[in-house]
Amino acid sequence: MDARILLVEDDPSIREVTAIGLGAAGFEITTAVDGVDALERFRAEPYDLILLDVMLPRLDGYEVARQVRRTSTVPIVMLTARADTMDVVVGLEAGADDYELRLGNLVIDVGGRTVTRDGTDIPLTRTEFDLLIELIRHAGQVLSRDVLLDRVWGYDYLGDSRLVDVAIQRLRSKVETDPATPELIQTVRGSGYKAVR
Amino acid sequence: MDARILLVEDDPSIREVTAIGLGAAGFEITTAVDGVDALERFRAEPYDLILLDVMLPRLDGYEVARQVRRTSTVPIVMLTARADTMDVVVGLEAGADDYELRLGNLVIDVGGRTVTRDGTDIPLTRTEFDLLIELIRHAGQVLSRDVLLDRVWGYDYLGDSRLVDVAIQRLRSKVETDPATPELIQTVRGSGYKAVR
DNA sequence: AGGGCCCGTGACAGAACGGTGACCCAAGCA
DNA sequence: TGCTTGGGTCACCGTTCTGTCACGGGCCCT
Repeated sequence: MDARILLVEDDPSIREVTAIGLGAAGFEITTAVDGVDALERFRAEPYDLILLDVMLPRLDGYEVARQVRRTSTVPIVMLTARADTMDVVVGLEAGADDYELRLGNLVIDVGGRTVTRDGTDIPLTRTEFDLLIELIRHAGQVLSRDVLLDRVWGYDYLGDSRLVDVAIQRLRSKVETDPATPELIQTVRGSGYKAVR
Repeated sequence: MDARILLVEDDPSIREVTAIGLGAAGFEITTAVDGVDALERFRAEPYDLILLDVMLPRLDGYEVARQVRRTSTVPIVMLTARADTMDVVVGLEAGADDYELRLGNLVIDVGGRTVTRDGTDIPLTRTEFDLLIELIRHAGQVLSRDVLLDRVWGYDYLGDSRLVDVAIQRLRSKVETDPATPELIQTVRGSGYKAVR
């Protein structure tokens, strides 16, 4: 289980010493010399940990971290050189809910509970949002009304399962470009609903 | 030559992700969930490095660092919030807590526990300040009333979660330019509150 | 082609939710 | 001791949400 580490450090001597040290300790090290280089390497293949200098040419460490966070929750450790030691390090949050889903031209920020299309916000109520998330999490799969009632409204919910239809309709009216011909959330007659994959 | 690391973080998702990442990177990780827990573990056995969240229940990161410093020169590293909200973060050498957060036109000096707008001081009470920090640490993310009660009031707090609403209102009345139309701290109906990103 | 079932949709009323002012107790302080 | 401040609780109210119903159109099967 070799951990793959991306080391981003512009100072050649620090970079080499650290790389050699970590390499000898059994890690698989890739090095990048500046922020742009780091992003390119990160996009090219996955890493288990990023060691990131704050002061970097072209793109500083904070900006690199910000861009990495758009698509990944990989642990990032920020390194800041100090006069005497290297003991200043800043860990960055890798919040579990800090990610975005996609459905067609919609972007869903799960943690922030927002939905946007082309950058403009589409306000949804809590039920609508939860329903949308449930559909997207199982995109391509048909979810029956009973299953949706279970998962969105709670397992103990007793009521008219037509409620789901109404909720779907309300969701579509906000989310579909043309609610009359839904493209994102499809009805599967006799079975339920599904989000397109 | 495994480095022993004490990771102190109350947020379970951050704690686990970081622990797994660093564990995979070959470090020996011990975790603590709050300040008191951290001091107990530190007194029990030695560590080579302490990763310390600033905002902690029971005893905040600064106080933990201060107490550790009485008996040890172990490197202490402060963990902060998200990459995308972080302005300046400074590691703690010997109690030099001087970093600032930002929210709209507010500047928050975490160490000094002051909030200023355009250079003028906005006095906040302790609860208001802690609440503000917690929201800013997760800017853009919706925090439920329960989570806020956990993190701001302490996880053992049992009480009316409407308390959060009142605290938010009091905070807004001091911090928002127009409290009637909040721009910095938004209500997400049915879910909770969030600070704008 | 006809009938039955399924689903979309508009309307409505009750429920849920959150903002807010008020009250009061406890802690801190002079 | 008496005053001040912070903060937890409560009640009220306007707004928003949402569960239900009824109607009608369309799809499928025979």
